[in-house]
Amino acid sequence: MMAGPQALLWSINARAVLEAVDTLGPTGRPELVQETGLSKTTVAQALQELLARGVVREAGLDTERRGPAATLYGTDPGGGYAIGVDVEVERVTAVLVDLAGAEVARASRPTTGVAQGVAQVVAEVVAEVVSELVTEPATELVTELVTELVTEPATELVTELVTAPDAELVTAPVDGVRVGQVVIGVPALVARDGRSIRASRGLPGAAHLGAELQTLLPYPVLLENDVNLAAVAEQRRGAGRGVDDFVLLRVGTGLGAGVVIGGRLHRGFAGGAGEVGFLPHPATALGGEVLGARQIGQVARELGVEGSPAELFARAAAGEASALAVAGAVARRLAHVIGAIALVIEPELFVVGGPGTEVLLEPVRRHLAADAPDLVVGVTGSGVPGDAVLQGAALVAHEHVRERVFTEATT
Amino acid sequence: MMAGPQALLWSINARAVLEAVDTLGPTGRPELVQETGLSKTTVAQALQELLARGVVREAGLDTERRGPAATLYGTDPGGGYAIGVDVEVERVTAVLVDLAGAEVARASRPTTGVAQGVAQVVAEVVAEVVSELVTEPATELVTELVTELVTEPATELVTELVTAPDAELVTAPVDGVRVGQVVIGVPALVARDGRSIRASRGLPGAAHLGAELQTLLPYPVLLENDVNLAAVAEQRRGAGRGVDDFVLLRVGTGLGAGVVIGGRLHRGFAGGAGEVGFLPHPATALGGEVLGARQIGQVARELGVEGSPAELFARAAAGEASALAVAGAVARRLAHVIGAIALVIEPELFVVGGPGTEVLLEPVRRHLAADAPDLVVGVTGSGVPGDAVLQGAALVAHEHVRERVFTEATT
DNA sequence: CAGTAGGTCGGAAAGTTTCCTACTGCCGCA
DNA sequence: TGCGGCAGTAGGAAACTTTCCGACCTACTG
Repeated sequence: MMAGPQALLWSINARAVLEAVDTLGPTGRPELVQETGLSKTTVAQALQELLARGVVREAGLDTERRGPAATLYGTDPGGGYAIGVDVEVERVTAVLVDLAGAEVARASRPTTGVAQGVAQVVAEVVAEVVSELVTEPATELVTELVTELVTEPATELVTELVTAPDAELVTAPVDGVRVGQVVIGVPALVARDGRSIRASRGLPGAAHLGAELQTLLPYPVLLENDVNLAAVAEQRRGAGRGVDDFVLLRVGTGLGAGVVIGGRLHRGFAGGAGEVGFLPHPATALGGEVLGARQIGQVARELGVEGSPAELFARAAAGEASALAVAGAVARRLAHVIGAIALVIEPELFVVGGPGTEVLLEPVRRHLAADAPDLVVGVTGSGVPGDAVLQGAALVAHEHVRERVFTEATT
Repeated sequence: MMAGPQALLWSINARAVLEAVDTLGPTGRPELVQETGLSKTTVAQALQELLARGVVREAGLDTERRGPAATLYGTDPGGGYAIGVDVEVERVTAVLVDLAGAEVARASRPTTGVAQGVAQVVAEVVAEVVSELVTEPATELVTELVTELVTEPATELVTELVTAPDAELVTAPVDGVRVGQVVIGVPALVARDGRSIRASRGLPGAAHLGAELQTLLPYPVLLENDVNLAAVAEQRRGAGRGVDDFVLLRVGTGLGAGVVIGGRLHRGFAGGAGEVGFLPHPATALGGEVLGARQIGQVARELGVEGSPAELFARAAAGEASALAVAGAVARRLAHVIGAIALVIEPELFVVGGPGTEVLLEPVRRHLAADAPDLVVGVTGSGVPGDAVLQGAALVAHEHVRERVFTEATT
């Protein structure tokens, strides 16, 4: 059990104060007292220590209410950075977020198409966002800090950043810019260790991407299935907010599912949970895929139409009859998959994602109502604006960093 | 957050001591010191307080080692009782366990067959185990306590129990016998509130069983699906020990699955997770059942055999060719269901339960190896001796009681 | 005689309450 | 319209309380 020393109390209290500061944003002490339930003195002491350790900084004054101006405290966004990467078949995108979770830099590059090049491209994009943080947004940081009437730490920070040597960016951590975690979303089946790739839809020959990247990057690297990351994004910022159990179904190159159970992403024993594209279907032989780009294309050809899934969905949304028929057929299969998943885990909600898939929602609901009237699940479209995979990767990386920095600061 | 007062520390330490006492059984103080990592003084204080609150009692002396005899401390088994009930189609069984989790009393009755009678039968069986505790094992308690050289509390307890009025047993809690929770396993789909029944395989018209029982019993009542409870039993005492994610498949009246994810039972949004008997199968139309008693019977008839699933499995185990053929067909469908479940959540292990189902294991493994060679899951038989549902019910009830008593004692 | 269980005492650490000071906005009075 | 007091709030210091730990001491048994 090991629940011993009194120092534990300090950890608990400091953590409570830190969490409150982080979730509430710039906050005065009295509010923190109320939020944490701790006494004034304890909060003051904790803040003093956290201030000394550099996780918390003074963030302006509150002159709104009467009485003396209350100094506001906030977490130091520069306390640790996290990077999320989305590796798509034809493009690699990266974002760098600060400890507050705000996007600081973004970069994107086309893949060369060569399998061996993927790791290199990722490393380059990562280096790009880091350098962008080091050089460009320094001014932004200054203005931000100046508007908050705290000038000293700003200049300090800027000099620190500007003097950082650009050349060593890729091979060594830049002084003052601590990147604590890189999370990389890949269209592949990733083992639970976050390194090895078991099977891949769009990255042939990238089995050792994790190890390769770790040699190229001086930061801790974690691979993750792209759909899983999109599910995380939905959970935190999209349609899955506040929902304990939901399943994200992503229609695109293949059909993939991100399973969130009990508020946590469920990866499966070997990272293979959510491979629902291969669920049995009357129309397919055992082991065949129900719903991938190939299947959609085949259905389309049978109906005399051509195009990628996204194109077809867009044309269906525009009202084109034959494309609508394709969408209807896809929706039918999707409803079938949803029904099968519901029989196993009965989540509260299904989120349908992927380009142009809004057009599928209504037909899917109709099919479900007709085929499985007892089913009480909801079906919604994605609630994440922009690249859900990228955001999910950034969220996961950010959480890793946040957890590490916070526990470090309260131990 | 509310992590305020210093009293929290006492809670933590007391809880640590209590858990140690509970898991280690009768233990001396020095061992508790080592186990908890706390100081001698703190452990002594905590024990004193827990002793005063009645959760912990002195449980004999350790005269083995040299030096003065160490007084041993153990949790008081009479601190709270829990009852688990298994409602089968033709029989109702109940066990009463003490705070240590040991079985104290057991009773069983045939159901009258009338739907309205089920609640009544359950109430009677519950009353029976309670009265059995009150009257019979008092002597057992005495002997037990006497052997431990602690005479005072024993006599006290006995008089208390013996003077308890038998007549009020069903309508009011017996003085000195605190039954904290009754958990009832039913062959039905139970909503997550543990009260209402959504659909039932073997209990027609028992939709309000929960409410009925609550009026008949003076203890908190919780309903739960029988397969789910069996899964809990497997997790704690059976094949699922130490496995985070596994699925129990129970072949019998119908095919049901108990899904354990992250060490926790997953019920689904409306308690409908694990209804895998209706998963799509090439041989069945959408909505048909894959594998129930009826399906097994049908397969058997086609092969020219007759009998209940349990009988057929037993005959297959005995080597009867036609029964073996039936088992093979059932195993084939079971493997199909396992494959489908694995695609959704990919658990580490599948446990196959139900009377006589050991004969299915090998054929299921063969089918899986042939049809889905990439699948890395294990397939095992049940590891729970006796009635898994009953044990699961008792375990869940016991945990409720334990948690309540422990938190009460350390607050 | 040595090794161990149990108890007691003093010190240390942490948190809470209370009191005090300093500052600002608002209201009322001249 | 200008000015002074009142009220409300932030920040800090000191005293008190709770809790835990280490060390010393006693008692007991092989």
